[in-house]
Amino acid sequence: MSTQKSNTAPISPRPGLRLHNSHQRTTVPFTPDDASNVRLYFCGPTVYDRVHLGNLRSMLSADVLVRLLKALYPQVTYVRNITDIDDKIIQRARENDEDISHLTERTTKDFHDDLAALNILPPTVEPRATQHIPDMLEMIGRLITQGHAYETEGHVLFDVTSFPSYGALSGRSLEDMLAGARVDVADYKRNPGDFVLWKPSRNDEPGWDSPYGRGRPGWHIECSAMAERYLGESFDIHGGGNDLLFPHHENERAQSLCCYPHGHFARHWVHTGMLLSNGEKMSKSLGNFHTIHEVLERTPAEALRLLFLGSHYRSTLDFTWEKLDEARRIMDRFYRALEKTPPASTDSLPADMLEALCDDLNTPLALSALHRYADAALEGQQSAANHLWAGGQLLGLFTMKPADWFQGGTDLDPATIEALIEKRLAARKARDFALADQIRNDLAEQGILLEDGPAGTTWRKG
RNA sequence: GGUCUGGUGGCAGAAUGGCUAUGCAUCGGACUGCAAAUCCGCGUAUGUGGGUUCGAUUCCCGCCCAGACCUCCA
Repeated sequence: MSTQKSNTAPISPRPGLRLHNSHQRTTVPFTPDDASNVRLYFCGPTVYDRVHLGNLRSMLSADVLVRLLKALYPQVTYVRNITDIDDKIIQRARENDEDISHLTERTTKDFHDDLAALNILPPTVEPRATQHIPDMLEMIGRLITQGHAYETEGHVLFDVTSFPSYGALSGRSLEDMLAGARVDVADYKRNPGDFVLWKPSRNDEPGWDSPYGRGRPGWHIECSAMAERYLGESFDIHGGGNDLLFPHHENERAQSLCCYPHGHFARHWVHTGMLLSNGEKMSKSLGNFHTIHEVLERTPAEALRLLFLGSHYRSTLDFTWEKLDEARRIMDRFYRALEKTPPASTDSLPADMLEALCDDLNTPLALSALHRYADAALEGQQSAANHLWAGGQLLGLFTMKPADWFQGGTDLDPATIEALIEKRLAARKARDFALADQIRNDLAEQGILLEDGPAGTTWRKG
């Protein structure tokens, strides 16, 4: 049995979580407003198309963070929105000749399926923008009343000069932005940096009645409104891909702090690094993206998960199929270790892994510990197998039984394979190695690998 | 052009003011009829030029290179 009896109790001493705060640009100790309920918000997808691997990476980074927080704190409230009103959605629906709600429902379902395949935990609340239009209008009204927003030509715009610390989050000054302005400045804006809170809708565009006419919200206001609705004026962590830092998060922060001056909005900002494909940012607009669906057709989901865990969440990661294959081989080894020494206790969370994750989610370092446990588990050490299992669970790995990992979902019927193994065994006994090897090669061509061990011949998917 | 991040062995990827993880691949060996799997063994790699220091990959400055943001983007 495990030697870690103490791990069945709350971990003590509990390591302190240190987390990089992109607002301060340093890694700092994380202290929640309310240690009995950690509250965080992550920006979810705009549902007009399948999410790609880059989108997935930030969702996965959030998942690791949430899993860790759940291990450290009694309660975690995790809000991740769905943006289901947006000009890209309108445009795509038009291109597809598809009803907007059909497009968003369909894409949202795909999104959920993809995340579930990756064993990404669902958020506590998953609000949709279209269900919070009144909340947004209320915020917009307050911003106008308080002099932070103005109405012009059917638009409501946020006045960035009304918020002295505008730019502080993303580390840029208004002057710099004005100096290097590459934005086409609409002539109804007072300042080039002013951004839309509400915009008018034509008759053929979706819209809601408002004091400013029939229209729809700008992009940023939804997150401010939904974060306030579910997490309050102040909460602990706000995150997303680092391409959201500006303008999206900067604008959210401006809106929220101006609307609720007594709150602090998000204390801690977490931004994930970009995923590259062929050395360039994977993005829908560049067209160099791979969908999750596409990847899962050729690799088990856990290999993809491991690939992402193998690099730090803040670093850029260049996706290649070779890395995916490598990740799959590593998973093979982990599952082989679990098969050799089945875990007997599931609560032996290894302290070194917890420590690594508490150091700004150092998943590569945590994985190196996992390798050590796998080595020892292959030697038959029970406590190592327990640690391997528990540590993998913390990272969202090992959702399968080893037998299913190695033998699940084959084209060939297992009984057929067993019969061929018997036939080959007979050939070997007769020292007819040519026939034995031919059987083995034929199976290999069908993706079935044979392994002769002391206890007999076993098979697995190749 | 402005802002920022980063450049570690063949590849991926941690860490650190002095002893440089881990994995994959390669190579050699054990095991095997041969393989596969497993095990053992093998690699001084920190872009570049200065500076600080007894000592720098780690701190500071310049340069080169790469990527991100400045426009929708996770």
